[in-house]
Amino acid sequence: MTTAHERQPRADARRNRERIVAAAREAFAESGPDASLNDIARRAGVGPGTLYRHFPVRTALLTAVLKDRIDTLCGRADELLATDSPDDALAEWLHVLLTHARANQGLGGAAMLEELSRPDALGFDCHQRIRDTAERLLTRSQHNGTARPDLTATDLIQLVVGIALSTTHRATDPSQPDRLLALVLDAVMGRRAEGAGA
Amino acid sequence: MTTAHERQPRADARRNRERIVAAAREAFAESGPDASLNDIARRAGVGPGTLYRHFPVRTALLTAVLKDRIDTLCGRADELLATDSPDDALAEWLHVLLTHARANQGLGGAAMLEELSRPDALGFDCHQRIRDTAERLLTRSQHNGTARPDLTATDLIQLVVGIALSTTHRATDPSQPDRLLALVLDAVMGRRAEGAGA
DNA sequence: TGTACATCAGTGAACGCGCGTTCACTGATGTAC
DNA sequence: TGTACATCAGTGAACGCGCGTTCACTGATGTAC
Repeated sequence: MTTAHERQPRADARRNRERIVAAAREAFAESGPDASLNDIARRAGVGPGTLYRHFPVRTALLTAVLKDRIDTLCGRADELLATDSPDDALAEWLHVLLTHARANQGLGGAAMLEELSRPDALGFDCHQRIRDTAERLLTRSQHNGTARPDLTATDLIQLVVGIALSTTHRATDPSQPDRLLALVLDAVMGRRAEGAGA
Repeated sequence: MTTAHERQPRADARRNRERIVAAAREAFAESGPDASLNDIARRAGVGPGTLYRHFPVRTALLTAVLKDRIDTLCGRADELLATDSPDDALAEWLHVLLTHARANQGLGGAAMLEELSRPDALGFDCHQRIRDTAERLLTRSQHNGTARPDLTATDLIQLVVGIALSTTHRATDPSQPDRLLALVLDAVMGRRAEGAGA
């Protein structure tokens, strides 16, 4: 009962789309959001034209890659919101956020977030979604009396993204990201409680 | 009394070198450390060959640009080390560091720091110089009993660079960088004293 | 189930672009007299 | 001070490269019968 007789998408089209997204995920993780599109097509084993048929602009591809990550992030947030320790939930989620942001070079290097949030790219504004999710967790911890009340979700995210960006390159100390996050958590939570998180 | 009869550098050579560095400073600030070298030569009003004569590798140019900034930073640190409030000195210097890092896209995007610190580029390792400077200020504040003793200079710098990186793009909220830094300062200082800094 | 066909996805050579980099040549200038 | 010259800096066209992007063509496949 669709509006017209709409063909099913072709099997090879679906397959290629998935392969392109998978290749893009790899490439973005390796080279950041400026990764070569020709290279992505090559990795996916398709011609550049095929990539363009599926994703006419770079942003579309970035969005497709991020969609999964963001779904995961928000799903985890829902789980955590169901637990009964608002502070641990927030701390845990920020940890997950950091890991994801690092894997994707600062969640796309912020440049991407910028692009995406400007023209409200493809129906879902991922910046907004993350912000909303963070806000729900943060508010709960603030009502709990632990998280400092003058903190905004935007600032919190920006701090975590910053840690991700500054620790993405160079394999120096693998424990550094977590240590930095713990420090930030101290600033966020340390006002009233002593121990910060897990 | 030089080892051999060494010619003075030619006047136009000195002039061009300065113009190239000035153009590079602009370009790096605008486009980050990947700015086009041809474009820098164009801005400086010289041929690309001239740029290459002065700076055979990109790193050399980055180093030349950073040298000034770092000299300024370290000079400021010396002044601040002479004051009698270790905590204010540290806070103030981190503020200056943040400003500089932001002006230069996260002090060269960390990628540069990486490159520079690996082969100990051109006789002075700028990563190390900044680290040492930060350490002197941090140690003083720790001895003063204010800064948390478990904090390293490396982590502190990384946090500030992170803030710089995540707030370099997008002109959103101009007060955000300072607000984020204040938060970090709270984590750094807030253990014993209440007010953080200036 | 089998077949014909229209539709739409895939292809990949090709284009223009700007980049980094080179090099044979020109020209400016520091130095010796 | 003035001049000749050797030295070295400047020049910019040119090269090869990989990029993003296009498009005329080929080919796969979903659908109707």
